[in-house]
Amino acid sequence: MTDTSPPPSERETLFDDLRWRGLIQDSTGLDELRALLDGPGAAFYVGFDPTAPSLHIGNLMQVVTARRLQLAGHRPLLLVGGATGQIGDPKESGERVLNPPEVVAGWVARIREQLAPFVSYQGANAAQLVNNLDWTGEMSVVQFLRDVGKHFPINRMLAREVVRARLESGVSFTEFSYQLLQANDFFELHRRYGCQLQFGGSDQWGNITAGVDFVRRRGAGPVEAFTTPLATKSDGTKFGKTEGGAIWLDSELTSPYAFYQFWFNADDRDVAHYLRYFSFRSRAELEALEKEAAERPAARVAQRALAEELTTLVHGEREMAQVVAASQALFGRGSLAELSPATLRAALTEAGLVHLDELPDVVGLLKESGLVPSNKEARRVIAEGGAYLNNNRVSSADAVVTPADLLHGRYLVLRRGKRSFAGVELRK
RNA sequence: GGCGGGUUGCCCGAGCGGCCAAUGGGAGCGGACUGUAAAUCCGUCGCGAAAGCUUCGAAGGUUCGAAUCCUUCACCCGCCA
Repeated sequence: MTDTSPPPSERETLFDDLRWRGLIQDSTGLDELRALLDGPGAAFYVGFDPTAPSLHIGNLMQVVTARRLQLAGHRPLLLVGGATGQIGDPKESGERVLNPPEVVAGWVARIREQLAPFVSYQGANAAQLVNNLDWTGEMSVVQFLRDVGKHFPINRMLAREVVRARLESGVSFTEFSYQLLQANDFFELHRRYGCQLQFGGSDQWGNITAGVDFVRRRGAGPVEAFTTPLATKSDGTKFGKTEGGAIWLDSELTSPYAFYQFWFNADDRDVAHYLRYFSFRSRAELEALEKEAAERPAARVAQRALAEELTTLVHGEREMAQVVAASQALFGRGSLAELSPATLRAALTEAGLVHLDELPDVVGLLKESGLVPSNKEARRVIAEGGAYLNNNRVSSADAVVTPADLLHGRYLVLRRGKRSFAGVELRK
């Protein structure tokens, strides 16, 4: 990415920084936004609907942006949608299945916990975690229809892109009404906490502007809003998805090792964008990194910086160090046998270690380790020459594994293809 | 309410009584090349070691034999009221 604008001044404003990073896609007006962002601390909000037990990296851009605004002096109101999460934002593919309220409540609790470390609760711009169930749950139908519904012209709601797409296939009143709830959230946050700004992913623009309008119609405001772009991949596939599915922030769902590897494997063409979106490094540092990456892509400095910074941010310094060590151990040029038992064990634990009481054959090992879903797949991978035991290619499905193959008397390193590792530890 | 068309493997989409586990494309996976990249090329791609088993919206039926024919049901899409 080339930028012909003059070099950054000593102190770049938040607005300019966000723009340089490419984080502002839509806005209620750049001048108004600049005034707000570069002015004294303002309360702002960003919402997360509990549709799963964890946030994923699709949400990370929002989380990181909230942190960015707080570091610049603004006050974050991080909203977890205990109410909206029970309704469901209409999506083009079709009507959602409602999740039971207890399940949503459980997810709310987990996501609150997950969001907590990304912002600070100290000082004048201390962050606050809020839940829209607090003001939506108790509202009566009559009150909702009078105070909220009255301000929404159906014709405009119907004109919305997702709604239009769903008009043929059908959309329930429940999902159709989602927008009113989110709009009301903005109003309530404005009223209760003086919230002046909302941002979200670009797919939320419709809901966000509905909120801006609603606040105005209720005689409050003015309030501003902007959206961040959707992170994309140059090869056209969906950002944030891997063979195993989404990349979650919860270490139980996506191991820190897998999280690190995801970023480390970012396409050369994308890594500069990702750094701008997600990194807290200064513009000067990022530009230096981009330059280096462009000159010597094979060194992967940008990918490494990105992976290390984000793994530290999400999983902490200790995990990051372990994950990096594990990656070096597994991908390093040295022999696996030279690794100390502790290093090997730690590396395999990061990559995914299973414990077995008996030594199965190669096919069984691949399957037990989780590298392949079925015996048949294991055989296929072996036949294709993509299976490795202790970094040596497995020649055939009949290859015999003996106790002599065990590293330090108990470990086996399995690999599928170029970069999928797993470990097996034999219990004595 | 009437008439017509549709529902196929992760997605798109051929097949229209046996040669169909089902053409083709995409995604995925493996290999070569590389840099744990991209692009490209090659291979692979329901489950099972195999015999075989389970798939073509659902349930029945016809037939030696059905994704392909018949009946009912569900959903979708057109046209007419």
